[in-house]
Amino acid sequence: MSGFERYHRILRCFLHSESQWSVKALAETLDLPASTLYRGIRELVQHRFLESVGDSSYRLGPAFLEFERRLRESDPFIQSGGIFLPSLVRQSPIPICAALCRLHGHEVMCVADARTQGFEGSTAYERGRLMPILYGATSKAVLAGLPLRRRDKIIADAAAQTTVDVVYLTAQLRQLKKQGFLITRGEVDARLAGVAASITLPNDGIYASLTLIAHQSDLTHAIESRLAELVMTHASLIRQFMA
Amino acid sequence: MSGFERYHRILRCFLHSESQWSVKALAETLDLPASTLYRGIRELVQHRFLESVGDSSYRLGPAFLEFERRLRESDPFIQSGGIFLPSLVRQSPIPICAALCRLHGHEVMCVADARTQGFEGSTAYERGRLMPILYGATSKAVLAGLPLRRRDKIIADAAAQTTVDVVYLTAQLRQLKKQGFLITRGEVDARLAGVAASITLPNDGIYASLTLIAHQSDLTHAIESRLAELVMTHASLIRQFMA
DNA sequence: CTATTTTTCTCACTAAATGAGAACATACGA
DNA sequence: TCGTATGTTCTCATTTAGTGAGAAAAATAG
Repeated sequence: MSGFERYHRILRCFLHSESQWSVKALAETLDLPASTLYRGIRELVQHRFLESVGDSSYRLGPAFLEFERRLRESDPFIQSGGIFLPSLVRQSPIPICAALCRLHGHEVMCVADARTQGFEGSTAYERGRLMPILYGATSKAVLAGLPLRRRDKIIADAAAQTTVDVVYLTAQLRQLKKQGFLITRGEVDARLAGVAASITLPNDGIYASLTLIAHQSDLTHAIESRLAELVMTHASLIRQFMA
Repeated sequence: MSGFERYHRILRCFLHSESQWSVKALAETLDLPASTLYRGIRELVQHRFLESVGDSSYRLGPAFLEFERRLRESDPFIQSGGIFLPSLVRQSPIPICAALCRLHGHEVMCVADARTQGFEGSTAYERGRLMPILYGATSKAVLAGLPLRRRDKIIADAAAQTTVDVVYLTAQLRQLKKQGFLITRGEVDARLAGVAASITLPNDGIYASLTLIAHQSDLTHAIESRLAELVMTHASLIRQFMA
């Protein structure tokens, strides 16, 4: 084990499954001796990436709040979420959640979100959440905005791991570019539908999308049109804000 | 240089002053050769703690969003902020900001916040923000809930670095314990005032406070009383929720 | 296509991480 | 109060990794 990976292996444990770990449990999971682990954990605690929770176990520490805040306040794209999403969801005729998602490497992550008071949805579209790369309007709108070479590489890599109808996907992307938005139903959460538009800013290296998520049961043709209109106008506002 | 500090030195640069750094600037600031830095940065980029921004500079990466989200969803104390703060600010007669802050080591950090639409305040009371330990209602309410020994140690350590009237501070803490809340005016931001109550959960090792921040110009005696009432009832609600 | 900048690589050298076990610290119950 | 169990740090011989100057390669600009 070497370099940052040494620390990241420990931190990763806290992302998945349990949010609190005893040293003993970590030692079994990572197959490392306690003495080595205690050293790594102590360093992470000193730098606030972990914190001790009393009953001889550990959890993620306040450093993540501090760094995340810095990211939030310094990243203009995340800021645009804070500026435009609240007023966007207020204009919706039905309860919705709005999510701004961005490509990082080969993964799409939600970087800002807002929801109407009535929208008691899942936390699937919440800042910090990773999206499935080939499913849902969100990721498809990101893919649609990508340079062809990069898009194909991502699709090929991802398709190797899951079973996806690439022909259908390509058709959806074509449709998205043509009409400016895409509606998908039940692809991520069976009860929900997404209406998404691309936000591509090649100069900043940002490939992203804006998605409105609503309960399928709330949707009518008229409402779908309204949401499509909202998502396109606001995607445009965000593009202008970033330029 | 050794261990995690090697990486933390790099990351710290992004917290203060600039949010984007070129390798050249980092090399000068940290007094390290470029080859060493490139290695460290590459590791941090691979693990998404940094990301490249095209014009040969770097910024904080999406890993912080991911870890912060995990913290937010798994920490019951932060959750209690999400549950109680929105309804709390809605009950205020004037525009306010509500902040839930917690002691981590020798520092007080805001871990959750909410504000009324009309409150166009600073971001001084925002999740992830560190508070001055000896100024303001927020930190004083945290100190007031601390076991005496720990309180005295923190005050002594912090007072050595700034000039503080410890006698006055002690009097304020006494008053806070007696009446259940404390009002300070202009201690953190000259235009603002804070009304705070302690939230102490020794079983969880949580020493914290709830603060309402308002513009001093909006305050009357009647409103102060109302805010004091709100802050005490909600601090109590959060205590119960955590138990 | 060339010049310049950014990034990675190489390698001799230095320094740090590892892990087993002992030692220390702490909490708990008798 | 005293053991006892558990959690945490320490020690040290050994293995492994980090360092930095400069060369080389890649990417970018002119």
